[in-house]
Amino acid sequence: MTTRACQKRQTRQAFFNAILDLCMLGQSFGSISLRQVTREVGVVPTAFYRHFDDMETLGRCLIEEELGAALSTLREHLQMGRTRSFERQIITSVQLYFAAIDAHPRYWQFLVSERFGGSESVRRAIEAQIKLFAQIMSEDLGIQPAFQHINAYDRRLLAQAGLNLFLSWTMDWLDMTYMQTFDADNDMASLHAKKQRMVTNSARQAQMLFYGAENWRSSEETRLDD
Amino acid sequence: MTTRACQKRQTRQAFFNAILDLCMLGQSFGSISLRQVTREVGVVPTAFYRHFDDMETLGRCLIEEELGAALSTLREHLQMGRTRSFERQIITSVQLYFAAIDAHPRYWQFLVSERFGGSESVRRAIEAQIKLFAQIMSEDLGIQPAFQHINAYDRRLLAQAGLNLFLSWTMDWLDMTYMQTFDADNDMASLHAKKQRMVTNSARQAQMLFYGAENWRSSEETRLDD
DNA sequence: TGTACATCAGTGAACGCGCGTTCACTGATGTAC
DNA sequence: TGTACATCAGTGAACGCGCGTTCACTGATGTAC
Repeated sequence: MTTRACQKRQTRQAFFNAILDLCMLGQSFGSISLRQVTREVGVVPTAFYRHFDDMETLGRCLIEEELGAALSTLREHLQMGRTRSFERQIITSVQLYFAAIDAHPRYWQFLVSERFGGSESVRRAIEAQIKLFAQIMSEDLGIQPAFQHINAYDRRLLAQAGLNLFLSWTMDWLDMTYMQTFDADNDMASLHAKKQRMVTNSARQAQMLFYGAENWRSSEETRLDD
Repeated sequence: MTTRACQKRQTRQAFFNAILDLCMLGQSFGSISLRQVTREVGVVPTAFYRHFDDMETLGRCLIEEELGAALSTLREHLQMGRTRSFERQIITSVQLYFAAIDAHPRYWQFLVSERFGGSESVRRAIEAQIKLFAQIMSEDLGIQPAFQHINAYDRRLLAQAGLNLFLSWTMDWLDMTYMQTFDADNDMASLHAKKQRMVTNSARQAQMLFYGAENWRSSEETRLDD
């Protein structure tokens, strides 16, 4: 690749980083201005148009290029049904999930806070990533002996429910780590204890769901009232 | 109450309505300007300050006054553990939940999309409402015979997991109803069929969780790896 | 009930500022010969 | 390898516009006597 193309790519990356940093500081994507993001990158506002048509496009590319990569890494790490015993597997997966958040906190912050946020095209791009992730997750569940008896359709539902449960923990976890309330009683040790408690609670919630799935019969009727 | 105080209250309500309407049209709260909301209400920008200090305050009041009322209505309707058999109860609750969304779609759209959104004080106000709701829900679960064997702590975890599961369906449900893709194949009948399918799927996810809880032993250990 | 004064929700002009977008440009990098 | 031209990421001035907030105001409603 030529020097120029390489530098252009770097600037493009810098735009993604700028958005993630600004969102990490508490702004929603929809309230970030074009000028603000170029200021963060360190280029003149007009330079923006060398890379993206508008902010909407920047958001979509950020998700497809950056977040997609982050999620596929997590997918490889999780491998829900591959190793260990069943109950150990649940706890390990929950721990791996929180470790993934700590590894790339900005991605998860962006994913969760923009999932139902203002920009429709960003929302759709995120939903596509989540759907893909749920698909892979449900295939992994199929390998786990505890879920052999569940049909593909219900396994898909289980994966979706599980993923939504995982995602619902994310913001609390991030707040815990990055809310800088520097009280005397909010030191490193107590933060670690709080995190441990949250991992335990989350794992118990996951266990309730997946133990329920273990006892689930796909023949189970779900007839609606009238 | 005096005529004046009554009219002031009406204008205040109009501000809440304006925000909800604008958010329903796909804007995030953080990207709505003060002038935009006064334009929607039909008053001059400066009139805003007769009611709120700033947008942040407006957002917080909207949640505490409006959303709080909506949630307490739903709480009364749900009464998770009060009537019917166990499995019927789950399906009925899911149906009641979606009915509650259809009754006040704007509230739920705002709640879900701002839950992890940009404004921290709005986020905190929403989280307080959700926490309160989970608390009441866990008390209701305690009444249901199927959950008598679960201790209060785990019941709380179950209520939180259930509520998060419910909330994760909300945006899909709203999109289904209000995304105006006027295709030929997207008519009333097919919309109704899609909704029925979603209710069934959601109920099955809820069943997996709550059946799991039924088999849950609170003595269950959740020991973390190292 | 009638009058005189106080309150205060909403008005309208004005301000300085950051916004998105346009345009012609610069000068380093890339390419053809 | 050296030269002459093309490309194009980033520049900088300029534009019209909507923004939040200030201020002195108006006139209907409320209150005291």
